[in-house]
Amino acid sequence: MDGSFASQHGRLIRKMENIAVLSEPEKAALAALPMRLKDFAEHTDLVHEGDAPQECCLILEGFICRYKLLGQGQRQIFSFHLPGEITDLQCLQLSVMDHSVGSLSAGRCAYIPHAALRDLIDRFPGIAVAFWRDTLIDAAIFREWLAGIGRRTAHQRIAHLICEVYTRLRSLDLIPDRVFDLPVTQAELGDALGLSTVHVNRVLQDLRRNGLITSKGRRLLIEDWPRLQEAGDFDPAYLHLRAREGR
Amino acid sequence: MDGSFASQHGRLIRKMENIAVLSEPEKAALAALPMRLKDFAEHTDLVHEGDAPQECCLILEGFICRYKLLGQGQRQIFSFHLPGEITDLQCLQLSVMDHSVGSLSAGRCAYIPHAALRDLIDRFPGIAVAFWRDTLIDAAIFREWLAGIGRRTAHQRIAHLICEVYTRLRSLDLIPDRVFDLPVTQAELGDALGLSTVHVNRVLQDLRRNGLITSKGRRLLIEDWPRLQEAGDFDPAYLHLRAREGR
DNA sequence: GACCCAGACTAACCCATGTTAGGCGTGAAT
DNA sequence: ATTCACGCCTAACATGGGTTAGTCTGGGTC
Repeated sequence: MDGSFASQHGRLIRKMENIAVLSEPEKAALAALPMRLKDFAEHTDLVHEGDAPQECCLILEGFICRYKLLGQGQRQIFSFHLPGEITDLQCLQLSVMDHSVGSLSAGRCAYIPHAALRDLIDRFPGIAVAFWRDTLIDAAIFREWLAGIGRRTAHQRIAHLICEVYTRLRSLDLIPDRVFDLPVTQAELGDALGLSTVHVNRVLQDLRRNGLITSKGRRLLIEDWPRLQEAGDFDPAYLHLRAREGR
Repeated sequence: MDGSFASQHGRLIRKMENIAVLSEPEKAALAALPMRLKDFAEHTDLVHEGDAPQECCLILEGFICRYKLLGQGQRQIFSFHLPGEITDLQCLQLSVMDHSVGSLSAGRCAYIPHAALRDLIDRFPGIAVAFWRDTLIDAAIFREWLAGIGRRTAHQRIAHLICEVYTRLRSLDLIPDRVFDLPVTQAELGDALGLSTVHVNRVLQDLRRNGLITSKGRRLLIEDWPRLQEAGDFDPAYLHLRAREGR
């Protein structure tokens, strides 16, 4: 991994390069963004439903989710977010948050003032397009989850989610081959997949029993990637990753 | 209803005014967009998964959905679209469609060349922002559906969907108070809500029995809007409609 | 080293929803 | 008129996954 990508701006640039081709001035402008760093503990809200934040939240370390609490106290998790991603770009254009952003693990984020981002997209239309693209990919992921929760079995959903997180982590150069940490409890997996904790547990054990994955604690090892993809009906097209040379 | 809004460009402008405040030059530019009109029959695909279209599709009349077919032949419908809406703005930035767009009823649409739209958003940043906003609202609706399919009961889901479509039709001035046509079979409702046709039928009958709605054919009459909202756990905040004066 | 707690895991039971299979009514096509 | 197709509706039965109510384990803390 290139050392420069370990910096806070580097992570962002690495992520943006998955989405669009960046010119040198564009990279320089991204690298010059003002950032207010903040560490967060696990299970903390970074943005609340109903807020109208004046900053966007870039993740540097840790595992984040977007979620909403429903009328009867149930929770639905909409997406997981990884280092390098901005969780709430949307509030540049939709001022009031219709959902919350919370941490699953401890970590660190950088708050970037809306004013700085607006200035950036005014000066660099290419970056505006990349941001728009990023929110469109978010939407594509929502659609895929919708298809999963609506029409896939619990086994397919869980296998699919593992495939997705693994693929995205790989695309950000954050993990080595086949092994990664999924700092998420089984209850949280259930909230993401529309399942009960008990059933998540049952299914995970099935996947292990069938030799698709192994796990110790939160460390997950993919034993059989082709069969896991097949079990999850996983096709990464919806992630719209730019094909990268030399992989 | 203002007569000019019945024209193809009028419908689009009416929709855009739900999303953003438009200046007169912006309205004029929208009104000057080139459009290729096309009538479509019911249950026809307007855009196919895997295509890389060179035009966007504006609906003028009829009821449209976005959907995807999954591995085992099941279908998931992601959203319904109403006259005035552009179904595939996203393909301006994500060239390959990761899902299909199909008609539920017969109707008419207008194809607008990407080149014309790109030129428009280059010249009018306000329109670019409005388009971005529109796709963000799409995403908000996906999230709400995700919450519904993941965590709400069949009764809540169906009531919620009726509330949503009704609210959106009203916001576009397309229907009078309390009555509207929902040109969707029960099987299609099931595909949208992650339910079987049989169960959709059961639940609809419950809603009628409990006096929340009545229906003759596809015409739906809302008998008790407050109770229907409550039954569907419906809060329209996620639609991000601009509050409009004089309603 | 005793205590606590969160989270993984288990077991028994149950229900919301799915599946299968068919009937009925209406409108379009022949 | 007859047929066909499609969509609404019903009934009987099956099951995936939910609910409840735990036990067990390992890591942190006093």
